[in-house]
Amino acid sequence: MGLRARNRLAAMRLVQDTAVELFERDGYESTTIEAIAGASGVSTATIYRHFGNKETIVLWDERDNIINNELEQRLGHQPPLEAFRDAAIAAYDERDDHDRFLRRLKLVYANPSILGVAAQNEARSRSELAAGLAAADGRRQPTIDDDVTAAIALATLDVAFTRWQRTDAQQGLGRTITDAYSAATNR
Amino acid sequence: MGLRARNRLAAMRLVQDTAVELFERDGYESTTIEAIAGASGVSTATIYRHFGNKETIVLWDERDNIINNELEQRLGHQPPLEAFRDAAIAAYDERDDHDRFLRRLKLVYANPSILGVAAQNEARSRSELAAGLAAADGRRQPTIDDDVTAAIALATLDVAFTRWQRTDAQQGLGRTITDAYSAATNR
DNA sequence: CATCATTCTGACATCTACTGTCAGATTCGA
DNA sequence: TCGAATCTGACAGTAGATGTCAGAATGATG
Repeated sequence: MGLRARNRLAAMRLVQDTAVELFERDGYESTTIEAIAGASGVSTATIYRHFGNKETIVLWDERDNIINNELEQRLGHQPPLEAFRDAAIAAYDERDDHDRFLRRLKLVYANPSILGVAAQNEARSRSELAAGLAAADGRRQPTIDDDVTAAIALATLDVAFTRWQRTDAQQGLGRTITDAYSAATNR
Repeated sequence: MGLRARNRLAAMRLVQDTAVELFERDGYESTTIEAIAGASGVSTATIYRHFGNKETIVLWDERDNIINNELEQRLGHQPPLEAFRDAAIAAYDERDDHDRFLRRLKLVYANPSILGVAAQNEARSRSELAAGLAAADGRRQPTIDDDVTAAIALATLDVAFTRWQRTDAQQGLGRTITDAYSAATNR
């Protein structure tokens, strides 16, 4: 990774941290991009170039690609829901910044517009996951079964995040995820 | 229902119809509220008073409360997923304007910002449904099981809508919903 | 039928998220 | 070390969304 890419990453981390601070203090809607730019010493144009929109400042996560990697290794060998559960635990429970992750999650679920963008991302993930499930079984197009499985896998993870965030992480994230998928499987 | 309420409803129908027409012809992002206001003979301020935001012009549905009524009658007597499936069929399959519903659904799934607002609504519905499931079993707070069940019920309906809309309603909506819930139950 | 309080509507002003452009600076490969 | 590619900041412009205010339509009351 060259100097340019590292500078970019450092700037994005800085902008995200200051933005989260401001959002928590003054509210999401009341905090303008200009305020974030001023507080972090980066121009508004650059913020838009890095994140694309205001919501993604909160949603952006350097570890986002990890769950896909974890999933690929498991998809052939485990039932889909178990594979997804274990991939999620590997990707989210084993991170070293649970505090920051929790603060960002709280912002997501407290602000409809952020939740909306998160849902757009989830819709993309869902069709990709359905395509992956189909491919793992040698099908070209996802069946309605693939679509439903993918939808359940993601909706269950969302329930885990919602509850973990609402209870201020009293229970471990891995445990919460496990419980949610148990509930999804036992029916 | 007084004259005032009927005028309001008629105006909302007119705005929605002209908006859908313009969105299909010129694209959602390219069509301004001002253009909709001009084409329907209603001021932009009034459009915002009626719908709140641009996305809701597409999402607004006079029948939206019906599924809740249908659900209430079933929740005690059937397993949750079956109750929700039958309520959804009653609310959506037995409507008389499938063409208009299809055109609106296509707009929803083709435009991320509309999908985002739809997801915000779905998040609200999900916590209400979870609360309803808990109440039906005499619990104050939804358990993680209630949350997961509610999430699966709504995610499955979303899969049905997605597929029905993508295949241009080749299969009946009721049939598509039934298939989706079969896939959700058989696992 | 007339009157009056309530509600609705349109016009206007304003704020801010977001996009596009352009010149200058920084980085990277040859 | 030089030139090409990329990144950054400043600026201008568009459009969605909110709030205000005066006037008009509505519907209940006497």
